[in-house]
Amino acid sequence: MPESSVAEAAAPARPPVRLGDIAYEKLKESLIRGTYRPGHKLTVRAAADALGVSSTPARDAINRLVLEGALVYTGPKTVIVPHLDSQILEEITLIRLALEGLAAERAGSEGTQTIVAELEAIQALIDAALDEARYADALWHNKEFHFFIYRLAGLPHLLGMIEPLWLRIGASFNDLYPEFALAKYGVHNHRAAIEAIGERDGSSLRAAIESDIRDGFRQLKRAKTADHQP
Amino acid sequence: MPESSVAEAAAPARPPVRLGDIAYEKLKESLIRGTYRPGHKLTVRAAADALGVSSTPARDAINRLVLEGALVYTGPKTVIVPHLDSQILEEITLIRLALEGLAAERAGSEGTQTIVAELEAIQALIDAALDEARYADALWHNKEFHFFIYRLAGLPHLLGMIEPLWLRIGASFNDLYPEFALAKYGVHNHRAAIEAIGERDGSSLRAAIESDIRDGFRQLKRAKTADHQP
DNA sequence: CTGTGATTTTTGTTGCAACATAATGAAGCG
DNA sequence: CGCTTCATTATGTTGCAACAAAAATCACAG
Repeated sequence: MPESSVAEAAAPARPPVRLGDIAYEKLKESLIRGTYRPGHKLTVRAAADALGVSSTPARDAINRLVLEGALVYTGPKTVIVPHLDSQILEEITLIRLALEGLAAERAGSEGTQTIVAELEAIQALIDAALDEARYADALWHNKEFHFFIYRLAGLPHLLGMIEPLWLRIGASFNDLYPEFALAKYGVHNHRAAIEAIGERDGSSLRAAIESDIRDGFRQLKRAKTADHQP
Repeated sequence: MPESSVAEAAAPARPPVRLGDIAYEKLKESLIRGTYRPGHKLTVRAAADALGVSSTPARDAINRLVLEGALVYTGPKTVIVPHLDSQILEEITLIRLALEGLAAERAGSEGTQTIVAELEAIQALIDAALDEARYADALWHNKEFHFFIYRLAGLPHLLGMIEPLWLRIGASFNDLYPEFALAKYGVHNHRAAIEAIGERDGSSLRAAIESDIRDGFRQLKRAKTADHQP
């Protein structure tokens, strides 16, 4: 996945590979994949053991995740995977609309033929994953689809602010109903997005992305309210 | 200041007071106050000595600041106070317009008489500080003015995303020309903002805030280009 | 069976030493 | 005189043990 160019644009000098970074990435992955259910308690020592590192990098990783909101304190010595609070979900969605809308609008004017082709390739992966009921993969490619567009905006700091938002909803997202989260609403908006990019129409692209975000929000909210104690 | 309700809505449980937090706050303060000029190199051990703590909390604080973009890596073992890169400034401004615009719009409908009075009190502090050439204070109260409004939106996570943006530009901001940064443009936009809040007009409030941000951006950019080697 | 208090266990934080590695400066070469 | 190479210094990261504090557990009274 050649996303290094963007990363370099964001940070001209690359930080060294720290063990704590690896721990962070692994934990993040686990969170996105839904390995830990909401409410699960995280401990430094357990994470350290699980990741095969000492407590220092594990602590770094957990603290970073807490800072990003992917984990929350419930007590001075307790961090858990947060529950999907509907109020927070609404706020995140609001922020996503503002930030990802901005990124989409900016990305709109960067459309080329190759970019359209790449997006269609990703969309094909989503469709295939959906057809074959590999919902986790579909979710993953969905994320790729969005971030591929956002990267076009050429605003690396903006990108760096959007990513934690996905992590935040992703943790609870994957836990609840991954099997139908993406199936119904994604396709149409993505088609519209690809079309808008082909026409280099930033406004339409923004509209498509915002529509996608809103539809996802409704889906999530419905799943959430339907889930009052599993 | 009864803002605890908002803080609790954001984080129901308070993390314990860690030494690293204190170190972070102190460093942040130094950064905002312009104690370290852009380009200054930060080291863990030096910070630890300066703050009277061991290396672990100092490292935590520096890493956190790096994560927020208030410090940057220039090499695997070198973190410095970032220079005010005009490209980054533009991107930050773009993000600020989106995020602070959203907060302002939301805050608009929350206007009351007491709120107008409070804002006018803060504005009076700004004016007084300006008159008496206490520019650092003026800058500080300016920040209070903005965040008082943003808090009204009742979106604590949004607030948490806006703050690091101020820290980021603040570091270089205070370093360059603090003496005339605020004097010329702030008053008019703030007046408009207060008026909009009084009328509970979210759109106008957003416009006033956006105008303020844009004016500040121009001011900053001019100072930056005028400053090619001090 | 429930609520309460003490006891035990668990846990985060901190300080510190060891290690690997990058920055720095000096010397040598073109 | 400028550039490269190498040795020295300085620095970030890591692992770990000690400590204080919170959470979990359990016993016991009502």
